[in-house]
Order: sequence, then structure tokens, then C-alpha cells
Amino acid sequence: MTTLKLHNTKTRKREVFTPIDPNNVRMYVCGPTVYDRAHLGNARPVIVFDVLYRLLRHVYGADHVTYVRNFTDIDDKINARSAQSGRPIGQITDETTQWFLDDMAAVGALEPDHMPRATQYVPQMIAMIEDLIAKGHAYAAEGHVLFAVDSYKAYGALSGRSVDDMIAGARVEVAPYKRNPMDFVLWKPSDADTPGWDSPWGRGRPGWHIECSAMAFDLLGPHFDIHGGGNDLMFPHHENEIAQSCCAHPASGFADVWLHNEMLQVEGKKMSKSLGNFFTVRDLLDQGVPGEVIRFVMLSTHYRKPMDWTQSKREEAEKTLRKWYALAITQDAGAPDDVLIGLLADDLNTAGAITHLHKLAGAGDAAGLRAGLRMLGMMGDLMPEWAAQAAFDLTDYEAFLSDARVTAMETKDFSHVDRIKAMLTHAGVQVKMSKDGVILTPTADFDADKLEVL
RNA sequence: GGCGAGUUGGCGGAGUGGUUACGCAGCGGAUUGCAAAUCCGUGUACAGGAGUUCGAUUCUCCUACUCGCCUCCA
Repeated sequence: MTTLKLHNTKTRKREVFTPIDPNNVRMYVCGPTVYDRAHLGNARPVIVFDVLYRLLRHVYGADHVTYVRNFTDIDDKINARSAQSGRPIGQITDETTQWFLDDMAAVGALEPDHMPRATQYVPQMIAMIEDLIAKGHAYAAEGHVLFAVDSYKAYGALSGRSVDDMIAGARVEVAPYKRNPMDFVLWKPSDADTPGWDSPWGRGRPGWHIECSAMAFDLLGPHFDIHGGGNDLMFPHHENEIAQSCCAHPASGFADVWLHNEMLQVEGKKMSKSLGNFFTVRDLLDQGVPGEVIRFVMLSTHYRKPMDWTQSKREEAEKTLRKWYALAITQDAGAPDDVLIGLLADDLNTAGAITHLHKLAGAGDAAGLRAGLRMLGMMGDLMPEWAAQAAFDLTDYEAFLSDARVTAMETKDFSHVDRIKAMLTHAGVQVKMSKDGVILTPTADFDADKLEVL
């Protein structure tokens, strides 16, 4: 069996992965808060953990992996969006959830086995909060319930911070009802205009962190294998999840392995609305960037390194995929080879895997290339339309150019041929002329309108 | 200030205690009416300093720089 190694944030080491139960390898990844389109950065963890999901299924069997990714549909950002737009919350979250699923499918992500929504797990959250209060790890105050960080000695272990350091950092919300400034909210009261559920502490809504703890517990149990997410979630979200779950289920240990992907940048800078380089996955798709190109670019950088989205990477990825698909389509996929699996098993070396695909392509191994592409979640059973050679019927132009060329061969006057060629090139058509004839291929820049001058 | 990640050739990006990936671009050649495409060949790198070692880009320490988090942002 393949030995899987993963970099565990908890220990800051690359460790051999040993599943708790090889017949049911369990993974939880923090999903989106559904209030708007997913931006490109949101796609990174989805794609990274999708590769891990595929790898786990490959190693342990498709029926022996349980992957959970939640939808956070209770959140003050959603409430704010509703108040501002006047639209009902349910409408916003339903719509946004579907957008997310559509966009992630477009970048080749498989759907997880379970996609729980926070709104469906409020009773479990309340039960967990009650349990934490009963065990002395939480307290109710002024309609809130707060987690007492002093009650959990290991608080801060994941992110390497001590409570004292964090208080020294001083940017914590101080509230009169908090015993310790670092205590965080498990439950908070809702006014009449805010969504709320009845609870022992009055009508209110859960805090963000308890949502994930409760859903993970309900679907995966108190002790499971892998918990993933972006490294910006490490603190406070994941730290708080650990505190809640470990205190509610002291003997369990929660997740064995913590995986965090690095952030995404755009042309060397953090993506932000103020810099004007903010865009969504849908924006790219609408611009005609194929989902597989997005996926390819994402996978070309190791998940624990900052990944820079640039125009040149996008173009290079598209060029490479076109070339590979043309070769891979000629044969059915075999099984992915051991070298490729070995690379992925080594802490998800997707960049190394792509290099390996370059080698397979260079060797003309169509079946191997196709299997490798499939393993990485690219190229299904059919040639993707965007990469197909004949996206536009150029046969008339081929005949036209070919005739002109035959004439030119006799007259030795190639000026007419050169003019036609220049126009075709200008329209984004690749012109290949050889002894065998003329072949026209549309490129990424193909623009049919520019052909009309002919 | 605290915590963490990173710094590899023109660009992107792996990896390794000794033999200098890979892709793109470049250069040379084959081919071509000219090109393109293709094929063949080819140059350039491990932030700086100290240490460990027979030997370090790879291990340890220090410095510099970059980035992220410390505010319910993946």
C-alpha cells in the first residue's frame, strides 16, 4: 500500500499518515460562508483538498473515505447582506450555495460525501454548548455563552500562541461579560430582525466556531483523521474548534492531522477589493478561462507555498493543456503510474506531479498522460470543447490558402499567400504549411470576426 | 511586539549531504518558398554570513528581505 506523508500543522512536521480506520478515512474541510460568489482564493483549498480526496480514494478505496465540507449559512455577513439588499436570508444562502457548487464543479472538484449546512445542525450545536457548560468549559452571561479559554490548558497549541501573548497583542474584543478577554462566543442573542433559534439561553444564534465542531462531531465522530482549511483559519477558527471539541470529548483528540494551505496572491499582491485585483472564479470562467486551466495553475504550486495567479501562468497552462489533451485523447486512460502516486503521496507534490506529466507527454505516453490527468482531476471522458482542435470550421479557409499556395509555387510569387497568412495569424489562427498541405488551428486568441476580411 | 511560512537560473517551479529536475522564454541546428509547428542540441541558480562535515543548495545558528496571521477573510 502507498505510504502517505502529510505535513501536520499540529506538529509542524511531515508525518507518515496512518488512518484511524483504513476502512473509513475521515476528512473535514471548512467550507464557505455563503453570502457571495466564491473568489479565486476560495478555490484553492477546494482544489487542494479535492486532490487529497482523490488520492485517499485511490489508496484506500473510493468506498472507504468520508469527506465532509460544510456550508456556513448562519453568519453575520449573511445577515448584513440580507439587510442591505432586502432579500430573505434563505434566498441568498440557497443561491450562493448553488453558485459555489457550480463554480467548484467547473474547476473539477468532486462533491464531498457530506455537505452539511449550519442551519441544519443547530440542535447539535446547542447540545454541545450545554455539554461544555456542564463540564465547566463555558459559561452563560447576558444572553451569550462564552468558551472559557482558561479552562483548556492547550489553548493556542496549534497556532503556537499563548493566551498571554494574544492578550498582549491587545486587539481582542473586550466585553464586560467576558471573564477573560480571549474567551470567544459559542452563542449570542438575536434581536427580532436577526435569525434566531430558541435555546436554554434565550433566542439566539451560534458562533462561527461551534458550527464546525458540531457538524464534524455529528458526521465524523469525536476523533477523525484530517482537518483542512486555509492557513488564515488556523487562528482563531481552528484553535477554537480544537478547544471546543477536545473539551466536549476529552478522550478523543479531535483531528489527528491538520492541513493548511497557503494564501493566494494576484500578480504578486494580496487579492483585495481596494487594490482592484479582486475577482471571482465565475469572473474568470465568464472571461473564457477554462476551469481546468484554473485548476492546473493552482496545482502547479505546492499547497503550502503562497500561490501567485498571473496572466502568463494562465496562458502557459492553457497552452500546455491543449497540447496534452491532443495527445491524451488518442488513448484510453490506464491506471495512474506509481511515480505519480508517489509524488502525490509525498505531501501532495502536485507541482512534481505536473512535471511527471510533462515527462510522460514528452515520451508520447498517451495512456499514462491521460491517467495522470484524470488522477489530478483534469480531462474527463471527452475532449473538453475549449481544447478541441476544430472549435470553428476552418476547412474553407484551408482550401482557399492551399489553392493560393499551389499557384504561388508555380509563379514563385508568394505575396498573396503571405497576405492571407498574415490575416489568419492576426485572427488567432495557427498556420501550418508543409509538403502535405495546409493545416489551420485556432489558438487561444482566435477571433472569428477578424476572418471576415477574407 | 508575538507566532508562522518563505527566499533556487530571464520567468515559473520541484528536489537532493557528493552526480547540477522539469516547463516557458532564449540561443544554435534540422525542416520550411518565408514562417509556424515539430525534432535535435545548448547556456545560466541554489539571499548573505558562520558552523557541522572528507564534502552543503540540501543539516544547525545568525543576519537581511518578502509574505501571512494575531480583527468571525479560504
